[in-house]
Amino acid sequence: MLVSRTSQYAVQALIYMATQPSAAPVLNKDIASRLGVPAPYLAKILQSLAKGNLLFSFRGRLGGFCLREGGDKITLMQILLLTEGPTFTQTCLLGLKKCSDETACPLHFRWAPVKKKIIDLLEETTLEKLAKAVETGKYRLADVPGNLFDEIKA
Amino acid sequence: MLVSRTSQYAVQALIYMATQPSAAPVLNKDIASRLGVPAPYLAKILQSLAKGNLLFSFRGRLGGFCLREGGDKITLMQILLLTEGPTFTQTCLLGLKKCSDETACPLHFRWAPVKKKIIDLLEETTLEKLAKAVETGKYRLADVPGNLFDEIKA
DNA sequence: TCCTATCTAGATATATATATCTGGATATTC
DNA sequence: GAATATCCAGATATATATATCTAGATAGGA
Repeated sequence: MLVSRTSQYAVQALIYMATQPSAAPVLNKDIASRLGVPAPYLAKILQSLAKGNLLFSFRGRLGGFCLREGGDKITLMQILLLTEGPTFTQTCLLGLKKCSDETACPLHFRWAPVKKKIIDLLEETTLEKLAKAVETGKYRLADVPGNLFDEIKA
Repeated sequence: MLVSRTSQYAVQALIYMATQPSAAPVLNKDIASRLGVPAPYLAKILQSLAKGNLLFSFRGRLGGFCLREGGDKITLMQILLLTEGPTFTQTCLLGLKKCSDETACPLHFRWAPVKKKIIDLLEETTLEKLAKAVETGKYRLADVPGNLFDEIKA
């Protein structure tokens, strides 16, 4: 497992929001149903993303969640730093608490260039790019393609 | 988290075994104490590695664990396929159950080359290489450098 | 003002990974 | 054969991640 389920839900949700018109807030339950993900759990994740300033939340009728202004430019790295914790790029593959250039595990220097590729990818991949990819219709955001009821309504 | 703690313990233990003279079996409790890892848990892991034919086990007095013949050539990939499960290289970053070139998530093709780097590393990195690195004394296998008692005895 | 729909916060429940315990099987030594 | 040291297998315990529940706060509309 590369990242937690929480992170996966977070990224999926944010990509979905980036594909939606930014005027109206998006409802937690709509995101959850679109992604086929448990709504109460997703709500918790969206709350923490809001606390992390990746999105705005509005209560009451007509409430919901919006990407912050310029949210298109949010990178995967920014999301994962929130959901996986601020040290997730620094963890040692072997699990050592201390593993740096000075005091390294035997994998450290072999892993370093690969890790750099991962970090580069996470930093250069924005919600905008991913949302555009989804909008072409060639890529899937979720396993189940929404529930039938939603599809018929739309 | 890139791999589970179980996988980390497994790799650490196997590297350690590769640094030991292959004649005599290595004891679970010695590995555990050297790595600073819970012995009963490590025992379970070693058992599964033995079932996966990465090492031999011997019961009774003078028992213990040995790398199988040619065990030096075991790769990280072989280990992780056992400890993470046979599909761990195929899992989708976003968590989709189905994510292949035909039916892909929006990250699929961006992730593919990075994933290839990871797989290449895992497949080309053998216990032999890692053991040699450790034997130079420049690299650490564990956080705690064995317990003092062991060091004094040695 | 009242009703409804949303997010919010904290408590609770469930599943999974991690860790431990217990009794037994096996092999060596005496 | 008895004593000891190891691995083995299954049951149990604990910690963490995942998921749900409940009551409340907020905002809009009738």
